[in-house]
Amino acid sequence: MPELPEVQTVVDTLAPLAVGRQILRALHVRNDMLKPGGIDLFSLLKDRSVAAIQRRAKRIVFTLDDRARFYIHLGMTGQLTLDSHDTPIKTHTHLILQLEGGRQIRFVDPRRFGAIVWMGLDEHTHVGPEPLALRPDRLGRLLAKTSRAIKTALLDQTLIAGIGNIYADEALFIAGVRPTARACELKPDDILRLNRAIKLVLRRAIRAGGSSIRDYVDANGARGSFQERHRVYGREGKPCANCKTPIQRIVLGGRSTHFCPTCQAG
DNA sequence: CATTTCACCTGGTGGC
DNA sequence: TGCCACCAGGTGAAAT
Repeated sequence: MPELPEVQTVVDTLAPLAVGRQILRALHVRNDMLKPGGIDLFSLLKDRSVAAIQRRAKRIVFTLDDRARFYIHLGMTGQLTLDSHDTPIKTHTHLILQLEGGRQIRFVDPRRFGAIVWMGLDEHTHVGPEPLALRPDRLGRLLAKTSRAIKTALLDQTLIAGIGNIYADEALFIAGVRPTARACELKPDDILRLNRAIKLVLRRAIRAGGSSIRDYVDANGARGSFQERHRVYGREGKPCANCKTPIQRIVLGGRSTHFCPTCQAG
């Protein structure tokens, strides 16, 4: 579910109310959601406070006052919310951080594709550059390295961080690039338009609070609205906003892929 | 190596 | 109503 705009929105809504607070205790820890396995999160968090909450790629990174870090990945169905201690606990709640002041950070994830990853003082495992700070020459060099379909390349987090299935399709539509085009065969002008389209769609989605297809909510439980402005994602058979041609759906790399056969000629 | 496929999970939806 | 097949924002391991 959550791609860069959704993760950014969670961070933006969580940080103001959680940063600077002490973690009184960790409750409800589901151990098979922890990586590496077997770590004692309770001890690691004991007497610590939250120094920072930031986004890197699709990760929500908590920095503690001892500089150690951990991150939460929301997978497909994860929610990270700030709730009052007396709010009923949902099923599939895998972590509760009791903060001073009576509020709790809660991690809910029915499908359990997400994770709680302890980093300690280590650096992030390798992920590509942030797309909002990416210049076209760098994007061009990254894409020149692979013969995969451009859509598949955009989903590769080691190439570019944070883009998922929705925003890959939406960016390719805005850029007028067919998802099946080989990444290494894009022309300089395609790269330029794609780079602009990626930034444009991500910024617009962040401003809209992300896309809520089904599960996604921000830290206050509020849904985003960008799903109302999707041009191709989830719109199979509906008329293209530009040319009325029915939006086509294919499967690429095992993922649903939506595009306009007319506007995205190549 | 690079690339592709598939398994990991739960739950909602739509067809019969 | 019930059952079942299919689908879903992600990712990493296994297969090719």
